[in-house]
Amino acid sequence: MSSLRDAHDFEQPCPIRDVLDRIGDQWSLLVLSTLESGTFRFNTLLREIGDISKQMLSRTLKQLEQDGFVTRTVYAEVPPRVEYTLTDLGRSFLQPMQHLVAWADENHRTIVDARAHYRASR
Amino acid sequence: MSSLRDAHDFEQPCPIRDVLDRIGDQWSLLVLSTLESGTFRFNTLLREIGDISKQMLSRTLKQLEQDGFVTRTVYAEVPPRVEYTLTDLGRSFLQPMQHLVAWADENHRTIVDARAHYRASR
DNA sequence: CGGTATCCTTATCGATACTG
DNA sequence: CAGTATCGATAAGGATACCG
Repeated sequence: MSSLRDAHDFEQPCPIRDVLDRIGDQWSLLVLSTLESGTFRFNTLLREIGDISKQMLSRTLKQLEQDGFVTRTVYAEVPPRVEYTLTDLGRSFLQPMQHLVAWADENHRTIVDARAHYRASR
Repeated sequence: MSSLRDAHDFEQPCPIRDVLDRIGDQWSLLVLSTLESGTFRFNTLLREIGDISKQMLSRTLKQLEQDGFVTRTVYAEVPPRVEYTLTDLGRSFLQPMQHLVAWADENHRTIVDARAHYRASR
């Protein structure tokens, strides 16, 4: 296993950078966590998330599909039905993310306080 | 502890979003992991990381300082000496990140393969 | 229904010159 | 030495009209 520091390698594709690109964007993580509770159609997902535009949902799902986090299934019906669900990879990815969420919950106050203190000391 | 999904709350500052903003950018995580091995001066950090501009290093360090991940110490000397080091918060943050790095290492091949497969199926 | 294309705005990144 | 200011390039995000 490489450390965070070792991951800084310019000569070849970097695992942690690929992962960060996927969670660093605005919507990927939210889409993944929404899909955690089951299979969704496009417009259902749109309503479920609420404040995402169909443009961004479309882009995000396509990326997640490309990287193997999400499966897209098209049913040959009229009107068309398309369903999205997590792959094993997508599901397994949410495990390490739980650690991060837990950390964020535990330490958010410290961060907020640090910001307030910083501003106060200007 | 809130789930990823619960963290999607538009009405108030979101812990996980604050954290993602910090790791989603280009340099924060790399700076933090570099500082893991000790205390560094500005220009040393610049050389150590190698491909970061002083502009970006400056901005990144300031953000990390604001959020309480990093301590900035100025020594009243000529020429000036400024040292950066991790706070307890900064150090503790790297713990959950190790899970993510481990996951990235284990699953990077699957992601790369998924991308290749996706492109092949166009 | 499930998208894509278009266009626009904003945020991020980066090089470089300059400063205390 | 340790930055900040300025400027330009590029990418990300978003509203909306259109399409199969």
